[in-house]
Amino acid sequence: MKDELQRLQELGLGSRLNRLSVHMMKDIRAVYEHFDIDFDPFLFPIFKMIIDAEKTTTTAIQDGLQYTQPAITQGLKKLEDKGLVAFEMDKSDKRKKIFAITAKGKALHLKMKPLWKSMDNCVKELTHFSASSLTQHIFDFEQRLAQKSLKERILAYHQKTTQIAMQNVTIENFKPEYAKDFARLNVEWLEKYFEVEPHDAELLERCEETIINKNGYIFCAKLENDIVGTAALIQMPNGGYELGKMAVSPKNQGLKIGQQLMRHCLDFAESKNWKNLILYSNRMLENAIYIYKKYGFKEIPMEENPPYERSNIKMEYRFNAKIDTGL
Amino acid sequence: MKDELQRLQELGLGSRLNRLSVHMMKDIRAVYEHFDIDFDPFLFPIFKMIIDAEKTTTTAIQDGLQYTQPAITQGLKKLEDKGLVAFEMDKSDKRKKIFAITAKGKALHLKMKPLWKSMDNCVKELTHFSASSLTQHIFDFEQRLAQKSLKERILAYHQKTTQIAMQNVTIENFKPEYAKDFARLNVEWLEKYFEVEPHDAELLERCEETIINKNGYIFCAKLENDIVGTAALIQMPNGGYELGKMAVSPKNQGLKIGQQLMRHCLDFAESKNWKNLILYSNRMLENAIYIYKKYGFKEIPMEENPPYERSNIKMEYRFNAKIDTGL
DNA sequence: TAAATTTACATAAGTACTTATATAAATACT
DNA sequence: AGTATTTATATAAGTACTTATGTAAATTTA
Repeated sequence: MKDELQRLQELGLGSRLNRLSVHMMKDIRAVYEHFDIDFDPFLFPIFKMIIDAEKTTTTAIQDGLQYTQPAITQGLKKLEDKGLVAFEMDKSDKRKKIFAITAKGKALHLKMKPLWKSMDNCVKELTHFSASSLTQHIFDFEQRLAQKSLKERILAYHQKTTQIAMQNVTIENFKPEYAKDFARLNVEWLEKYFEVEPHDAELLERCEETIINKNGYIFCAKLENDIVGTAALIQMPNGGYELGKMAVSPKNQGLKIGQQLMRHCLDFAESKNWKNLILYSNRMLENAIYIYKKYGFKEIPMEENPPYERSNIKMEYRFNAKIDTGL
Repeated sequence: MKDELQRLQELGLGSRLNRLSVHMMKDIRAVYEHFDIDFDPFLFPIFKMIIDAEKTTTTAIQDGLQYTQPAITQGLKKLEDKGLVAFEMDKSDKRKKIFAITAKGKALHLKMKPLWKSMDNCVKELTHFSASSLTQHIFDFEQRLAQKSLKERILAYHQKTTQIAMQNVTIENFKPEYAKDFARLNVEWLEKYFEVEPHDAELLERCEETIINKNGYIFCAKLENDIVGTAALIQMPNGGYELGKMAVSPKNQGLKIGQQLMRHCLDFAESKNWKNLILYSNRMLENAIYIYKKYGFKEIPMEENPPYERSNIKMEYRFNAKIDTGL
């Protein structure tokens, strides 16, 4: 059946723009769902504006987006309910609400950022061609989307780009010049979830002394000359090894760097014929624990005095009872 | 304040298309209101499809427009409530509703058709330029609409085109070769509002005999070699004159042809030093009566036996008490 | 030929906006 | 300084769609 809105040409343009908009939004929502990201694409413009402005008000967003004020107020309410943004009243003008992103919002932003980049580039690829009229442009765009859905295109594009980045990640053995990066990434990670004391950085920078020289190993994930992830195998008093100091730069999330480091450590430990590996973590870090379990770590009872205050879960990987899901 | 949706480029495209769509719809609604046309632009695609298909079903419209079935069902209900379309159940498939345009719908269509033409051409003028990406096209379109609103542009465009057409309308005195057109237009008009008998056409074609030869006058509005309107001044038994046989081709509505004929007849009567003009009409024809009043006709009591069965109002224009609104 | 599926349309409820209106604080006016 | 206006935000209700679901007729399948 031929498309009547296309046949109506310029007269149906209003309806057609709306239809295309709804179509795109639906596919973008499906992309978020595919990546288990709980984010409403309709809230994107408001969310992005708050991120970019750092601090802003309802009216400023309204001015920027050219929607009505109730639309912005309602959108902000939804973002607030989701815990992604928060506000405080302006000190000098008590009518104004100053909105800013929350920690949860920042985390979600970091997760979505590479996906947004892919979406933007994918849609650019789809819409950057020359045409002699707006309807012609829309027609061609619609045709392309009919051939292969926007969702499929974005997923394919994103997978391709992240795979290229993933392939450029290499795991390197420790070198003295990596000490600063090792400290930086671990402090960054600690700061995100726990209280960190100023001397922690200094202590981590002396890792050669505290880890390597005590029969330990440090591995670093390198992406285009940048150190973007770390992991360490640290000898415990009983002679066994603990997997720890796992940290990945938030800017390079989504590239499975943590999993590459994990795989490398397991392979290394196996090559040494160690019979097991221990790790300490915190139940709050659900995602991390999910990954540990996926790689075959099993929870075991915690000792009376754990080596880290912040840890409340102990896990073990047994090489004789190895479970490799292949993931 | 700069437009943030524009700054977001391809990522904000979904939201932006929607915003543009809403903007256009609002202006188009305002254009209809300006012309006192009671029509919802959201219903345009459905209405147009029924007109073009003549007879069609919910599902066929849904297929053509690519909206959901409830959207079409709801739209059809609105058109039905407005009396613009009607349906009957399919004889062979009792689930199907066959929709078609009503007389009221046809009349509205005739009224809107030239406006649609103007809208289409105006939007074409606005959107037919070359651009290297969809966002670029939308950006330029938005810029143009910001400079001068779509409503203003459509109104200006429509006025310009109708004025050009109006200026090409000339009022001519009767010639024998106009007799057929005179009959055609009057029969067409009669058919639209009243029951017409087959011999009426023949009687009207003999207008030279029935009107001209009895001291009457016939004027014809000519547009590009087509006769598109008629009016006659017919001598009554008492020697006075009646203004009648006013008919304008439905295809050329909106060009104020009727008003040009009216003006011509009034000027002609005045030049003859007649003291008044009479006309008979029907209260049902509200628009016509509004025009008569605007030109200065006043209702007077109806005689016992009016010359036309269908007339239920008699009006008089008095030249000594002339009221000319200049319209 | 009866049962299962599909088709055509109806209806209810949700959503992402809109318009209209309200309220309190800030600012402008006299 | 007191009053009127403007600004910043909130809230209610409407709209043009959506999704989800229901019903009856037609068609396919067993």
